[in-house]
Parts: sequence; C-alpha cells; structure tokens
Amino acid sequence: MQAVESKTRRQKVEEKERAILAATRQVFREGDKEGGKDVSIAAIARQANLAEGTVYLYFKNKQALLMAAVSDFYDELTRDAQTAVAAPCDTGTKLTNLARLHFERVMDEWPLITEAMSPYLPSPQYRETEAFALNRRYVEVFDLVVRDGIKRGDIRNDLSIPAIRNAFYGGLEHCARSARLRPVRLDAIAEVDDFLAIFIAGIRDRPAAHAGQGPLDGAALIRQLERVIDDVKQQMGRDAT
Amino acid sequence: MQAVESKTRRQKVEEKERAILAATRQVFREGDKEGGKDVSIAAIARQANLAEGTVYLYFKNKQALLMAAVSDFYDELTRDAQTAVAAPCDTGTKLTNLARLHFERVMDEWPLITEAMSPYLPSPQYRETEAFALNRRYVEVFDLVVRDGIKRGDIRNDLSIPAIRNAFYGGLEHCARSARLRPVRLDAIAEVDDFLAIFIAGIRDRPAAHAGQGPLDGAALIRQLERVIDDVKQQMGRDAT
DNA sequence: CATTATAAATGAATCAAGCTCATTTTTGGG
DNA sequence: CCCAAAAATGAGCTTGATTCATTTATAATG
Repeated sequence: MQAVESKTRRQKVEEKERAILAATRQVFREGDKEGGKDVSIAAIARQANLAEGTVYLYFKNKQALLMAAVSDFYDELTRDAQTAVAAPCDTGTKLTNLARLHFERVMDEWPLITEAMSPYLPSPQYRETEAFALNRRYVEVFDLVVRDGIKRGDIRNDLSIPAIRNAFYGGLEHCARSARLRPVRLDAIAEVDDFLAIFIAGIRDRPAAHAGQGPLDGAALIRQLERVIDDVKQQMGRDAT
Repeated sequence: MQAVESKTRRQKVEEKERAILAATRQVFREGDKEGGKDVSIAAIARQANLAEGTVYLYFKNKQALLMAAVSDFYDELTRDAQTAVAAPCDTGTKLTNLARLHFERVMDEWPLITEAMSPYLPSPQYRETEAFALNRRYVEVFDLVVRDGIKRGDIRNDLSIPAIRNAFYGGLEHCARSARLRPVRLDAIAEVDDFLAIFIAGIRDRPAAHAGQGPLDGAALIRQLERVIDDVKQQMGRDAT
C-alpha cells in the first residue's frame, strides 16, 4: 500500500498548495478593490486559514509564492488564449481577441503581476523562473497567429517576430497602465481597440503602400506649404518677443 | 544681512538635496551593474557620506526620495527631448530621435524607475505625485511632434493622441524590458528601429489608403490648407494680445 | 483500541530595513 | 570666545519576512 498511500499524501499536499495559491490571488484582487495596500504573508495565511509559518512549508519565500501564483495565472491565460484563437477566422480578428483577453486578465491581476515581477524587471535572473517558461508558452500562441498571418499574406514579412511581439504586448501593457492610473475605468476596451488600429495598420501587408510617386503628390505639396508657413509663424513669434 | 544669510542657507540645503539625489541615482546604477540587489537607505547615505537619519531631514521617506530622483531624471530627459526635436526635420526623424533617446535613458536608470514607480502602478495615487506632472511635461514634447505631424499630413488624423502615445511608449518600454532580460546587450538600438518600423507604418497617413476618391482629393486638400491658415490666424491673435 | 513514528502545523523568536528622536556637533553672528 | 539655532548623528523602535523548537494530527501496526 506504500504507493497508494504516498500518492494520497502527494495529492493532499498539491491540493493545499493550490489552495494557498488561490488565497494569494484572492487577497491581491481584494486588496486591489480597496486601497492598494501591501499584501503580507500574514494576510495570505489568514485567507487560507493557516498559520504564517505554514506557508513556508509550501513555498520557499514570499517571492517564490508570488511567482507560483503568477505561473498559475499564465497557465489559465494560455488555455483561454488557445481557445480564443482556435476558431477559423482572419488574422485581424484573432489578434483582436488575443488583445482583449490579455488586457482584461492583466487588468484583473495587475497588482499581483507587478509585485511578483518587480524584483526581476531589472535582471536576467527572470529567465530562470518557471513564470518565464510559462510566459514563453503563452506568447507562443501569439507567435503562431503572426506566423500564420505572414504566410497568408495578411502581415508584412519584413519584420522580426520579436519586434511585432514587443509592439503588441508593450502597447497593451501601456494601455493597461494608463487605464489603471485613471480614477474612473470606463472606455478601457475602446482604448485597446484604438491601439489595435495602429498596431494592425503597422503590420499589415500593403502592396500599394509605397506608391506615392504618382503624377501629383498632394500630401507632399501640403507639407511643403506648411513648412513655409511654419517659417512665417516662427518669424512672427520672434518679432513678438 | 538676514536675507542674504537665509538665501545662502537655502542654497546649501538645495545643494545637499541635489547631492542626495545624485547619490541615489548613482547607487541604483551601480547596484544594476552588479547583481540586482536591493538599494537601502543605508547604502544611499553611505554614498552621500551621511548618516542614515540625515537623509530623512531632506526627504520624508524612501518613497519620496525615489520619486524625487525620478523627477530629476524626467527633468533632464525633457530638456534633452526638447533639443532632439528642435531641429527642423521630418516627423519620422523626430520620432526616431525621441524613441532612441527615451530607450537609452530608460535603460540606464531602469531599476530606479521601476522601484520608484512600483507602489503606484496599481493605483491612481500616482497622479498626485510630482513625477506624474513631470512625466506629463515630458510626454508633451511627443504630443507636440504628433500634433504637428497630423497637421502636416504625415500622420493619420483618425487616431486619438493617447492611443498613439500608448503605442509609442508601450512599445519602447517593452523593447527595454526584453533587452534587459537578455543576458547580453548588443543590438538594442536595432530592436528599437524594428519597433519604429511598425509604429510609424501604423500611424502614417497613406494617401493610397483612402484613395477610393481618385488620384487627388481637391476638397480634402483645401480643408487641410484652411486648417493651416486658421492656425496662422490664431497665432497672430495670440501675439496681438 | 492503544502505540508510536512520521508528517504537518504552529506561533514565538529572530532578522532586516525603514524610520524616529534624544543627543551631539557645527555654524555664524555678536 | 560664547551662544543659540541649524544640521547631523546613530541607537532604538516598528513592521513584516523568515526560522525553528515545539505541538498536533495522521495512519500504520500489534
């Protein structure tokens, strides 16, 4: 019966581990709704009905606990991202779905994510963490969509995938940050869509894009005119002083 | 002599304040080169040749000190951004200059910036800080370039400025983050340029894009001209007052 | 059912870093 | 040179993470 016994034990341990992770995410979400106070191990232990010391039987330290919680988050997110992308639809729609999902989820667990990551932000240490591996796996969903889009001819093929990735996730994270800093939280999705308008236009494969050499380039004409007028304005500004 | 005396005192105090800020930035940069260990007030005081307690005569607490250091950083950055944009060149070049400057500086002081900001990331509290105000002022340089670019017809006019801003700074920050996570730091600027290729294509006003109307849209041309002339009029009005 | 070895849980004690404040040192005018 | 105000100091306090000696629960065995 040794094998069965040990398996039960392990199950129990894993169950409790998951319970602590759930408690952690819960406490961060709640603390977010109220003032953004710090989350202590004591608070997490309370939420999980455990003594402070017990948490340390399951996780080496606070940092490890937070990273495990973030890993949990990425795990969930990856599953949902795969679903969001599975339907046979055009590249733009897939990217839009991914963007909205990412934005929504990241907004929900922003405090946890930022607190867990902050010690790593400045250092390559992060590459050794489990969260890094899971993040890779998550981002892979995006990469597949992009590669497929390039193959289909929806996306320009003169860009590196990492550059496209930076533009996508960077823009979304900045949307999330600025949405969070705003006191009221209304038109968040609208802002994401605004961003997507830029992003998708930026990566779109446009054959006629550089055909600006036609018989008459109105825009260039205007630019030239404006430059002249700017000169006039500057001249005026100088005179005024 | 009372007035002179007090002025001298104030100067001394301000000098020391600046010395502490310089020490702070220094310690963060040094700590960055070695392992990314935490920066303690003790370390900053040591760098500035002061006792720990003295730091608290100049700054309310650690958070306030870090924010002041970040304000210092933004101040410098804004000056340099204004210079980078002053030359009369096309919108794309201006944006490229801004992007490279931002990236380079942010890379240098990343640990300070992230540590100072992290308590605010989840909360609208940040809007009350001096760093927020200075960040606004900094971003204003970018906004001006963009508005000018729209007026000149270089940039699409169907996008909101905040969306453009999110895309720009978000993408750059993600570039910085992923560059930092890489163990070796080589082709960083190349990555910025890759990102810019996407960003600029995304915001570019492409005549061919809405060219359902024939080779040259005279009405739109006139409207644009009128807008420019209105600007000149307004300029004249302001000068007159 | 009692026994007991092992696993799990506890929370008081320790440690570290931010911060305070009673005391000491420096400064500059008289 | 003296003194009061300003500036600086660093020992001690506080808080929250972490450790560990001790207690409690579990479950196999006689």
